[in-house]
Amino acid sequence: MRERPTHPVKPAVRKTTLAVDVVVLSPQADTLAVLLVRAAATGRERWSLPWDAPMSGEGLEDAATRITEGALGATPALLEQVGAFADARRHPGDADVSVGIVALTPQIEAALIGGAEWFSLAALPPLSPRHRAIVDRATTVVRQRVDQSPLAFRLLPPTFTLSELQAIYELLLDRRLHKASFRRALQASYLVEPTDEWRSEGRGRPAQLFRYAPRKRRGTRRGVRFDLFAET
Amino acid sequence: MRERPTHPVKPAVRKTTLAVDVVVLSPQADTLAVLLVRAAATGRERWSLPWDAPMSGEGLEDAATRITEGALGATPALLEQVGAFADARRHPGDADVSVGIVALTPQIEAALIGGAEWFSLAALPPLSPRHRAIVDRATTVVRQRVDQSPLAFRLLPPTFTLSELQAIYELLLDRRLHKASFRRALQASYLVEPTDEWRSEGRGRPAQLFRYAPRKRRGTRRGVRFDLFAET
DNA sequence: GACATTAGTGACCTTCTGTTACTAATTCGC
DNA sequence: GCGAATTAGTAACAGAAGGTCACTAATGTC
Repeated sequence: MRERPTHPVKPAVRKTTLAVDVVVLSPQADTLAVLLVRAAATGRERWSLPWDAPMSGEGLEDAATRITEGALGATPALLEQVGAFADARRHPGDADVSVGIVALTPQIEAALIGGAEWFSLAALPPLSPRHRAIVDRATTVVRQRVDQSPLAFRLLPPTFTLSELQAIYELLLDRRLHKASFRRALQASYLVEPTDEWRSEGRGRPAQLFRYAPRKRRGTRRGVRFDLFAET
Repeated sequence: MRERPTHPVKPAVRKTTLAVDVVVLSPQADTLAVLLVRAAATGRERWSLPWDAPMSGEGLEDAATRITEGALGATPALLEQVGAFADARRHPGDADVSVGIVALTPQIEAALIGGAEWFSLAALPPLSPRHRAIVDRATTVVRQRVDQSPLAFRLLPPTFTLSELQAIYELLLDRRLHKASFRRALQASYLVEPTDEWRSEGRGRPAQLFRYAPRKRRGTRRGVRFDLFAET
């Protein structure tokens, strides 16, 4: 049993303002970077996540695609919801509810639109409190799902070297991996297939190019993991 | 590059109706069960998830707690967002946007409120299309996070036997586990500690009771997993 | 007291994983 | 041209983790 809730019982809210806030992530210069746009002059901060209200009849993911295209100049390779935020933290458009969506894209040469710029995750400018929370949540979600979903491949072009793939995993997991172990596990996963192309990257031996091509796997369901269990 | 979006460019929606829809899960009679309430007479279906609009100033999780209490008669042990739904699928209250939240609770003897009833996940009555999607997503999310988060312990009372714990994992993962492997992995995880109580369950040897008591673990960060990678 | 039933553990063997150390193919400096 | 530096890729060993079987332990049922 429990005390009555502490908030006063007011009538349920009938109408709210809704925003879709997008965390566009891409590897840039050996770090993970977020795409930010110049914030409206009325806000306190000079930068914000790209965001907008959905159009009438537009789904959340459709809105996120549109918003991303409006800043990145290209379509993101993968979208994933990271959560809804309806607490008191300030939003640049004062939306009551934000749906946070993370968008992944490889490094592309398309020109950014409307003064958007990449910022390293490690060196973000001040953001509105809600945007800051969405970015934090997005990176957490991406790191949690990196081995259940082919997120890493969405940050790379269609063909890539295994060293590039390993570097992406190291960015996402934020720790170094051993080359031999990484490749052996990748081999066992049947997720990539080699192409017959090789790429010479300046010095050193040329690397073979691979593509993401997941194949059926022998159903090797493993036991329970009891992983970190970090409390949220 | 890409074609213009197919939806007509209408002004962004300024006001929407928001619902919090709760999937209350609990083990009941050897299956996972969902708590449903009798739907308003105006809807097509006879049952629905418990839901409501948030009160003014009320956070999403607070609303979910209140909604759960209004049907379960007790406070849920754990809440987790499973996603926002804003597509055209019909909601019983015609909300534009639903935030789906899963609530976990152990089997309790408190009386359900207002004609709420448990339904096995395997035998749900017809639900509105959006509620059906939220239930499916909730079970997917719970199964995905079961080894990164102490979900299983929230479906059990404070003390429990290892056989009960294993049964919960088998419900959540939907497959049998080997007793010796399960216990060895649990031992290595330092997640439970024995109490000095034993419980005799009718026939068979009495089982020792344990409690959830996660301890610091030697930082055994493991390599990349490349798990199932089931495409959404 | 024999038997069924559930709890709990020891031991074996296979698979997985971390690590070291090697070979291979290229560029750079001279 | 040629050795050093650099990056790619692999073999092989050792130890850890995980699947399985077989056993012991403690209770209720007949």
